[in-house]
Amino acid sequence: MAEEKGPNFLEEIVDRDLKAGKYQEIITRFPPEPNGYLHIGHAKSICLNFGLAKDFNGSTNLRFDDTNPVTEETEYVDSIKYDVRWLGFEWANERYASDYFDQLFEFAVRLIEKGLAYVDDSTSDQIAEQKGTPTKPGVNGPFRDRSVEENLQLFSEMKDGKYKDGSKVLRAKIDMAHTNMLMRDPVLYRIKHAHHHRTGDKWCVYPMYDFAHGQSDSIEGVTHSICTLEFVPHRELYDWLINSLEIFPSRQYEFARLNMTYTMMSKRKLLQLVNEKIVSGWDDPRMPTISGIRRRGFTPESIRDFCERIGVAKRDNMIDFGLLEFCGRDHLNKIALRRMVVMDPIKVVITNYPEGKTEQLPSENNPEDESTGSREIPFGNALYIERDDFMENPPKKYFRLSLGGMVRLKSAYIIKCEEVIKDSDGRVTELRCVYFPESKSGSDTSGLSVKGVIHWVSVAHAVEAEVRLYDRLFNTEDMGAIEDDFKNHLNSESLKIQKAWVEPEFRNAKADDRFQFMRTGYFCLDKESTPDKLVFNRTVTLRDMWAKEQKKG
RNA sequence: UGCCCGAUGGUGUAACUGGCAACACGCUUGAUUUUGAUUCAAGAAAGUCUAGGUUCGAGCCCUAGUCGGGCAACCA
Repeated sequence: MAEEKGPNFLEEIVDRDLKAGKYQEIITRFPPEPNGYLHIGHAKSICLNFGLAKDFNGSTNLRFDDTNPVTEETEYVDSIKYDVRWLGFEWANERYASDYFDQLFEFAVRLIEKGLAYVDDSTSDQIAEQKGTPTKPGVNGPFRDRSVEENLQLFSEMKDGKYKDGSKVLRAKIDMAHTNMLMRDPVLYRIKHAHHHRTGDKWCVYPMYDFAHGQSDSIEGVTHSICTLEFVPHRELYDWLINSLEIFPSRQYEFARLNMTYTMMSKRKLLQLVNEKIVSGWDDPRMPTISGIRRRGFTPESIRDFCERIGVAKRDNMIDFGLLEFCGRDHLNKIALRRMVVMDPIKVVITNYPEGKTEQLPSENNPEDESTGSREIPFGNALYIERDDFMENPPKKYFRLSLGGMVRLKSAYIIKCEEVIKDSDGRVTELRCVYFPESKSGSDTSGLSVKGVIHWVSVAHAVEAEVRLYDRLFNTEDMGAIEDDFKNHLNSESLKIQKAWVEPEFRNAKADDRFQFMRTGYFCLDKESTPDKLVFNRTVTLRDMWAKEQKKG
């Protein structure tokens, strides 16, 4: 796990508030809108909100911000709850903004009575026009000075379904010339004759974000309402509403959202990838969604570690995708079971090993964890090794198998290649080798020393499987900065499906097992895997100094 | 031509709140290794956006700029 860091600015604020006796106990909330699946950026927010409460002995509510019935669905609610729990967090209360619709309506009435809100019959275009621009003040509309009585009646009629969608809105009465656009009489309620995933057809008026979020925070006694930077200008309105309503003063604090190289976080665009079948679903292992990352094989521990390492601040950031990979490897190294898998085979025949003979050779399951013990691997005279692990004419620093050269077969014997057999195209089809019986792993008396160790699998015992090799979904580093269609930036090589030959021990593989295919990468079983057809997802490759060395040329 | 945020090695985050700029990822080199993994050791890399000011002393405070981001949905 990450080293101790100094406190982030939010921890400082909470610490200060607690020490000053401002609160007995802090309450935070994680407030997703159930209109899509959670992604790694949400994981940052989850770790922050739940982590902060945990560290300071407070509590966290899970609250769905479900104020827009046309985009929200129960499927999303379920996936969000599953993801939060998978990450290792438990909420004190499961709440919905829609739980508060009655109360919120009451708040709106209160505002009208105080002369701080009015019903506006203008069209959205007219409202936008009256609003002005950031550099030009807005102007008052013709409905701004209706009487309290008239507003009360109209708002009540809005609720009763007397008006069509879009024909009227309730707006706060603040200041059309305010330098903050959000304070220019923001819309509080709009009419939507739509079915809501929880309240059904009870309502045809729904509160806007600004009139639901802060009020929900207040109702729940949330002390520290933490959101991302784009809500900074909303804070003034957040406070205005709380003050006008004279309700519990929750406070809003903002942090910079997560950006990651080669990654697109926009929910709308992720939905598009799903709808247009560019990916297999929200949980496609290439997706930055929590469900995708989970299916890819990352552990919740590694995601939490990642969120810890990236830190929390207010400046825009761009996290290297490599950091997530590092966190993935760091944990997987400790828990993954080592296995031998050959993905691009060359057949090796050991000419001095008796045909038909089989030996069972023990090999440790995880050198990082003695308690995982070892397994037996069958060895015979015909093996597969990786095509990459042989070169007829190797460069100086190559220390795998070459013609006339020696390598050790992991957990088995040292072999020497004596003959290369090729097809008519010159492609190597078979290597004929001899082995040294006295070089057996664990009881090597051969006196031979070789630099290279390679993995292998017995032809007679190998099990065929499918491996899915993933790479970044996009090949543009900063997907937030593109101006053209994001589909122009898709990486055509983000998924490669291959056959592989795996050791027979995999017959005992379980869904949650994590594996290290020795010398290649970390893998897990995909949900589509069956006992008859094993399917593996590559979570992340191993670090590869040799590949780096080769690139240098 | 407004208002609001922000600015520290390549990246991210720190700096006991005014006292020799640190940690992690990445990078380089070496050791160990029956995974070119892991582990271990060493190293390169910023003088803190700029210019002034306050101070014995400024990354931290003040002033003015510069640059980057956000704000004109009946989305959240």
